[in-house]
Amino acid sequence: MRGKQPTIWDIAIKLNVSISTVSRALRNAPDINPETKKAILDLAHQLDYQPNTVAASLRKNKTDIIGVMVPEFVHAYFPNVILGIQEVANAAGYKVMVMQSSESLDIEKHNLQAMVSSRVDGLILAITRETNDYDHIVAAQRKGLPIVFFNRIVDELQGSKVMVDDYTGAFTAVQHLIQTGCRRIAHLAGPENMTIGRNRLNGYLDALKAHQFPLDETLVMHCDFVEGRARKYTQLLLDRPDRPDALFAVNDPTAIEALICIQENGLSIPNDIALIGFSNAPHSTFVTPPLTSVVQPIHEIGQLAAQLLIRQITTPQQFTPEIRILDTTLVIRQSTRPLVG
Amino acid sequence: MRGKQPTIWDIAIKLNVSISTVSRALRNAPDINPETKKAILDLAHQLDYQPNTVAASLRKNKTDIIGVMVPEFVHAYFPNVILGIQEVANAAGYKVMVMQSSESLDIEKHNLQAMVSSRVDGLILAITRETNDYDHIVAAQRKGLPIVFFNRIVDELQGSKVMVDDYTGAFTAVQHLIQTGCRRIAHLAGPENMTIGRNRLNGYLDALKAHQFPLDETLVMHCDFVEGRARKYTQLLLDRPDRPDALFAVNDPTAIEALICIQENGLSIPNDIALIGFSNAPHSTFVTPPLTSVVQPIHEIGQLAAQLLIRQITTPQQFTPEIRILDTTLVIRQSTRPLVG
DNA sequence: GTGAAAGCGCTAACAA
DNA sequence: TTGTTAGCGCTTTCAC
Repeated sequence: MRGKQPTIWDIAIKLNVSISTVSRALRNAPDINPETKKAILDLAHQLDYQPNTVAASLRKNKTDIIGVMVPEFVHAYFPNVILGIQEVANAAGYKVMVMQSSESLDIEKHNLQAMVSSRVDGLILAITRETNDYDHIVAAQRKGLPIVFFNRIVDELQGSKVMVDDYTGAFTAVQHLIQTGCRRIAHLAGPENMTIGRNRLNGYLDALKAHQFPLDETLVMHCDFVEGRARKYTQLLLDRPDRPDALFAVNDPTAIEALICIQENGLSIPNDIALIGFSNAPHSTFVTPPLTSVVQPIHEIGQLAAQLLIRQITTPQQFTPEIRILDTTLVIRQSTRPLVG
Repeated sequence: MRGKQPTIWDIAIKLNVSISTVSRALRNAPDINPETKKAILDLAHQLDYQPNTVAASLRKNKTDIIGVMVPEFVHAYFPNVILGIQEVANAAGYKVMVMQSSESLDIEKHNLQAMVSSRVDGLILAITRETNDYDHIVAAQRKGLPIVFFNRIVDELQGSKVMVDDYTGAFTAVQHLIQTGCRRIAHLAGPENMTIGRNRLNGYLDALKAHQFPLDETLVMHCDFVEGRARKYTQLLLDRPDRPDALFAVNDPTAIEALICIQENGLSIPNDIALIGFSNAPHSTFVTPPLTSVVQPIHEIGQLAAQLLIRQITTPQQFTPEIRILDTTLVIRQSTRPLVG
């Protein structure tokens, strides 16, 4: 920002006090004469003085900025998490710096460096679907950067993690499909190196097993969050002679691709094919038919992640990584068949 | 971030050179011995040295951060604009700091102060629907903060602005409704203090006039981007004995609220009521029926705003405010009736 | 209750 | 080609 802005020095000169006095007044430190303080605050206001946080950050070795990096924020999930983060962060006096990696490992690395260089006090991170090498993240952590992970979680990384009970959510969803009469249930799956993908897959598999369904591995399609893949794979499934009668999708964007594909094939949801998503992006309510989905407390994920991070920032000595697992609920809408009986 | 990180001083000591030499090497300044440079870069890499941009910012009086403040980013429009901003900004070596005002003037003021205090080099801003007092913005501009406005634009503010041709977009949309046989066309309007609301309203009015339709002011409902209001007002319209046979909505979220309301009333789109939105949020494609909408080049809006801002930051002396108006296109889907003939 | 002074890590004259 | 030095604006001891 060009143009000189007033500094504590300007205020000090005009009031014939020292800069330390001005600083004290501005930070409302205890030891200061109320009158001096008032005069300083008045002048500061009159000059429209805004403290230079860059200078303060340098001096204090603390920026009061929380970094957030997500793979994308075009779908509703991540923006909503960020909303929760901002609430808690702002209330605690932190600013939030948001970056997106666009599902690219290179951009993720680059952004992470930028975050470190900017000396953010901590980072809330959901890695990209490409990230299978974690050196850059471990390096940042070794430098003392506190990181809280969410959504895209891998076992290899240490640190606090906020997740939802993917396994149970998936299990319940698939069980619901079974209970509503579906007999060939396919899974549009996520990446298997992430717990989110693995746990949802396991929930799917175990629900089938629990109901003595035969395991058909060709019904598991790894869409891996890649845009367009769900549509292609759904088509493959529909073209099979032994077409499935239900799809359980790893998340709502995946489910919606499947939905479009199914309808383009002239098939009816849920009669020909039932469909369940995972995530509760708000628009799952107004696709037609409205999507049955495993709902997660998105907002709360953000709040909790911010709380864990701030705790780690402020009291690093007593920090131990925390894994928090939030509950999901199955919200039944019209993309699945009615329960009989 | 806790824990000491290596500084140029550490490198200088180890290599027995001065800190300015190290600084030169790191910034690859011209006047430096290639061997010295190599040694420095090697050591820097080995130590995983990350420059402290806080210190550099303080010294250079430039943060290389572009601030972005939007009213919300839960709907797809703003995230997509931000995507365009980030592309251009990152390519030019800027980081992007995103904040949202949550449609609250107080938060907007607070965030703006935070941006100023953080000494962002410039700001890309869409104000809240509540913002009808611009002192805080003018004050920031007077301090020398370059601001580019988009989407939520008011005449009272000076500065570069990126907008779309709202008037023509609206005119074309309403004309299309007329040409497809609609006779009573209502408008779910935006705030009238914003050009976006006013121009779309004017396009609507002039299209009616151009086709010799009588003006019925009670068909203009000011939804003003307030969540839930479109739904309520649509219901009011539907309850009228002289129910409209078409709705032109100021944007897609508004249109989608109307769509839900219409369907809840058991009416069919487009036969009973035709519907046009404005914006092309991606989900307008997969509501049922897919929404006819005035499409704007969202991505380009962000890119252009970033370009204008960066130009203003880098060459302030030759800056004059630029108003850029981008074209829209009417994308016809199934929420309007087919053209006859 | 107030002031003097050091220094956070870096850049950029200026000098050598 | 390299080093010395001042200083960006602030916080924070330490002394008075």
